[in-house]
Amino acid sequence: MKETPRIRVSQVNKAPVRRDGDFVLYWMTANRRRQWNFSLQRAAWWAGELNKPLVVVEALRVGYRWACDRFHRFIMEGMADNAQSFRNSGALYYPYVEMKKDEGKGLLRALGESACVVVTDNFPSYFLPRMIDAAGRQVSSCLERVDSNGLAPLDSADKAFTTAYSFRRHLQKILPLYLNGFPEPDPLTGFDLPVIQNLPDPITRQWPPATREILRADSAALARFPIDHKVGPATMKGGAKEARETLDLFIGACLRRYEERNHPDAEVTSNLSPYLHFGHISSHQVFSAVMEVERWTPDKFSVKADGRRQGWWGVGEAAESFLDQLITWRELGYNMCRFRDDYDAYESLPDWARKTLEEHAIDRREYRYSPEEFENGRTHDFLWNAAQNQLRREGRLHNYLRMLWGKKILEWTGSPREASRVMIELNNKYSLDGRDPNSYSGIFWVLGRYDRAWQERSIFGKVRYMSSESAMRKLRLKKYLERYAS
DNA sequence: ATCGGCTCGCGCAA
DNA sequence: TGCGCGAAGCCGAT
Repeated sequence: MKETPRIRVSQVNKAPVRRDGDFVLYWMTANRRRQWNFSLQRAAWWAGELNKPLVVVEALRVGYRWACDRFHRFIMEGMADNAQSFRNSGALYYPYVEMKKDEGKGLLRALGESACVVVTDNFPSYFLPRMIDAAGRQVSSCLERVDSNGLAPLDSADKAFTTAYSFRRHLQKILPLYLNGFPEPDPLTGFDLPVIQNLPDPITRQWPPATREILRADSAALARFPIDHKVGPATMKGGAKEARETLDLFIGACLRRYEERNHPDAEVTSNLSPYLHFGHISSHQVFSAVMEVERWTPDKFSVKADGRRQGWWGVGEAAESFLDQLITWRELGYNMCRFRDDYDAYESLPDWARKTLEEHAIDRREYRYSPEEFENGRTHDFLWNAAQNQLRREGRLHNYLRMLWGKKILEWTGSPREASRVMIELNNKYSLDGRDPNSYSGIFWVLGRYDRAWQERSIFGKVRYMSSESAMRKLRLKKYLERYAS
């Protein structure tokens, strides 16, 4: 079994590894996949070291904020995929789905009693950091968390970066150290260890595994959960299998036209962010697949760390642009959440942005909308309404329009603080990729994070302005509007 | 159609 | 200390 780079592993509590435990436990919370997964790789390595069975528990509870049919179905589709792909893998896969609030309480503690060591995922936003801390207090065996988030380990930086430019320069310096240390495509290859048929009786009685009927996640199954049923299932299907198909489709048909990504009608964006968010696919796998068609080898990596966006990897322009999204921008968001607990607060904005927004706090707002008017797409602006309709109905929002969407919320609410609250609520409630570090990057970019000052104007101050009129002028939107305007 | 100005912070060169 | 540069901005001049 291959080792996981030390920089990605940290111990959460002080308990020692218990050599006389019954199994090694992987508590899967963020990297919900069998493949390209450093956490699973670490757990499999421990199982090999200790010659013990490996148990993978993937849990879904009902009490998390914004729990709804949309996210529940997406996650359970992923669990059904995982149940399939762990079959005959040598590891026991145990999907646990909580049916009533707090029924799942105590499962991790109970598992920890018989585990040699518990490995879990390190994810830097939403409730997961707090959950991992709490787990460290509950688990009596050694608890490790593993960072499988990006090409650069979270701990390869020592501060929160404030511009994409400086973060890109940082990546250009440090990434060569990590390009040879990717996770194994299949960490269970050749896995030949003691097998465990099931968890101990008291555990399976109190916390029975999810049935196939539940994991089917059809409307009858979803109706049984005490979650928000008004946010209906998304059009995209969850799971590692669908994620790989989405990746193949993107590389086969869209990547070469990626320069057109800002035009909604071109439909060339990757649609990978929900899968990346729930861990149904790994950025290492996406990177490898892109580089394979680009026939890239590490020697094409630019030696100079100048922060430039193009000519860094030494591949085509379209691929360079996509990699900048996948790596620079995605990992910049993770970097922020890793180093700042206030990543979701107005106070985290750079000084110049807060200063200028506050100077314009008293400016007259020509339009003001309530949270409900925003939510239901009832503004005077039909392009904005279309974007909100797409978000509410499908759980996704086109990349470019997402920025415009936020800029208008800033313009049409009473204060920037209120705008940040409206954006966070709508985005986290409806978007499949909400609650992700990148959601917060997008929302706070609207208010000046990672950006520079521009010509001063009403309400926005020196924060970059955007308008639906110019979007209408320069983007191809006909099909998009037909689909979402009403 | 294209370009400079607007304006701030970073990191490197000097 | 100066300089070049930056996720998609707007505006007016040429």
